[in-house]
Amino acid sequence: MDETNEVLRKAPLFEALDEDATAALRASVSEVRLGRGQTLFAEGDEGDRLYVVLSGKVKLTRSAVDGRENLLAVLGPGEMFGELSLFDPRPRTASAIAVTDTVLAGLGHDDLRPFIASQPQVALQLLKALAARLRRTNDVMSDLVFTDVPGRVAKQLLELAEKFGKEGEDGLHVHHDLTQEELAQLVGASRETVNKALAEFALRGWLRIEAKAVVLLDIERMRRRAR
Amino acid sequence: MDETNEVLRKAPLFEALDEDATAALRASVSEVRLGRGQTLFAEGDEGDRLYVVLSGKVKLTRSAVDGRENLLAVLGPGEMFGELSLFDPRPRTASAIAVTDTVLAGLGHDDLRPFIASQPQVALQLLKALAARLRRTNDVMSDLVFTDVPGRVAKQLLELAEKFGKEGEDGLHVHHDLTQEELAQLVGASRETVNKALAEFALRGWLRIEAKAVVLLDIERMRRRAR
DNA sequence: CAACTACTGTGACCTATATCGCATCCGCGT
DNA sequence: ACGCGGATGCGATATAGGTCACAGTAGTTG
Repeated sequence: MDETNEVLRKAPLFEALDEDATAALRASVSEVRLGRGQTLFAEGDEGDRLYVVLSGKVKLTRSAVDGRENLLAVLGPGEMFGELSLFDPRPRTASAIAVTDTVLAGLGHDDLRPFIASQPQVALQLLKALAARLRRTNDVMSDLVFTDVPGRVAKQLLELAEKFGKEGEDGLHVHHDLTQEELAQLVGASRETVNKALAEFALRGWLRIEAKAVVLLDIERMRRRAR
Repeated sequence: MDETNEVLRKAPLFEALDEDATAALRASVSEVRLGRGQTLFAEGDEGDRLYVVLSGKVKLTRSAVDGRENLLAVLGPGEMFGELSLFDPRPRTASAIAVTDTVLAGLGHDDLRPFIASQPQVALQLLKALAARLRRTNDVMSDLVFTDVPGRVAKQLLELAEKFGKEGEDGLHVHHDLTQEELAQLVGASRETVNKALAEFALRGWLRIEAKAVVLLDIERMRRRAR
C-alpha cells in the first residue's frame, strides 16, 4: 500500500497538502484492480466514488443508441476521474474501462465531502482541475469543427506523447495501448480513415507504427500538420 | 442598481447565500453596458473578471486562424461566464460579444477569491456549476461525432427553447436573437446547411421561422429528430 | 503448432455537407 | 421613400470521410 500513498500524494488533488491533512482520507481509500477490457463502471450507473489512477490506463467512453462509441479521454497514472457526480449527483454519463491492467484508488464521495469542506485548498484544487478540463474540452470541440481527421490524429498523438511519451534512441516512443479502433473513437472518426492517416504519416517518415504504439520521428512536422 | 441586486441574488452562484454574506461582494460589483455586436473581451486578453448577465444575451466565440468562428454558448440573464481564468489563470480562450443590448455585472477576481475562501458553499456552488458545464460540453462533443446537422440544429433549438422560450398562442416562441450564421457556428455547420435544415423543419410544419427567432409547433417530433 | 479471433491495411464505392454562386428580401439610415 | 448592406433562400458542384468488402497479420488459447 506504500506505492498507493506515493502516487496519491503526487496526484494534483492532494499535492498541496501535508501528511496530516490527508491521513484521515487515506484511511478510507480502497484499491481496485482491473484487467484489460474490464469495466469499472458503466453509463447510467449510480456514481458515488471518485478514482485516481495509480498504474495502468483507463478509457472513458460514451456510446450512442446504435452502439457506436466515443472516447472522452484516456487517463494514466496520477489522473482523476468520476468526480463529476460528486458535485452534480446524477448517474454516470460515461463508462470507465481499463485499457491495460490497471490499479486504481477509489474514494467514496461521503468520505470526500467533509474532507473538502475542511480543506479549502482542496476545493480550489478541484476548481482548478475542472477549469483546466473545461478549457481542454472546448479545444477538442473546436477541433471537431475546424480540423480534418489527419489533423486531429496528429494532434491526438502529440497529446498522448505528452502524457505517455518516452524519449528513445530513434524517436519519441508513445506506447498508448490503444487499438486503431479506439484511437479512431478518440478523435471522432472511423477506424479506416485513421488507419489511412497513420499510413500517410508513416510514409512521409513522420512516425513509425508499432503495436499499440507509435514512434514519433518528426515532431515539428506533426505539429504543423495538427494546426 | 436595484435590478442588479435582484438578478445577482438569483444567480446560481449566490442563491444559497443571505444578504449579509454577499453585501461586501456586491459593493465591488461594476456594471457594464454593451450594444449589439460590441466585444466585452477577446481571445488572448488577460482575464481578471467574471461576469453575470443581468439582461440581454452574450455569445462566447472562438476563432480559427483562417477566420472561421465557433460559438461555445449563448448566455442569458442569470448566467455566468469568464470564471475559468479565476482558477486557471491564463489568457481568455474565447471572446465575449453582445448578441443584443446587454447589461452585465462584473466581479473582479481579487474581490472574489477571499469571498470564496470565506464562504465554502460558494466554492461548492462553483464546483457544481463547472461539473454541470463539463457534462453539457461532453454531450455537445458526442453530438458532433454522432448526430447529423439537422439533428444538431433540432437539439440546439430545443436547448434555446429551454432558456429563452415563451409559451404563446400558436406555439413556443424562441427569440434567440441569432442570425443563421451564428446558429450555424453554434452547431458547427455551414450557414447554408443550417438554412436548409430549418427550411425542411418548417416545410414539415414542425416550426415557423421568424426574424432571429423560431416558433416551435411540434416539439415532440423535433425531439425525436434530435436523437 | 493449429486454428480462432482480433486487429490492421487498402481499395471501391456513396453520401452528407462544405463551397460557390446568385437571387431575393428585409431593416435601417439618410 | 429610396437605396444599401447584411441576412436569407436555394440550386449546382466538389470532396472529405464514412461504409463495405476483403485480405493479410499477429496474438492467444486450446
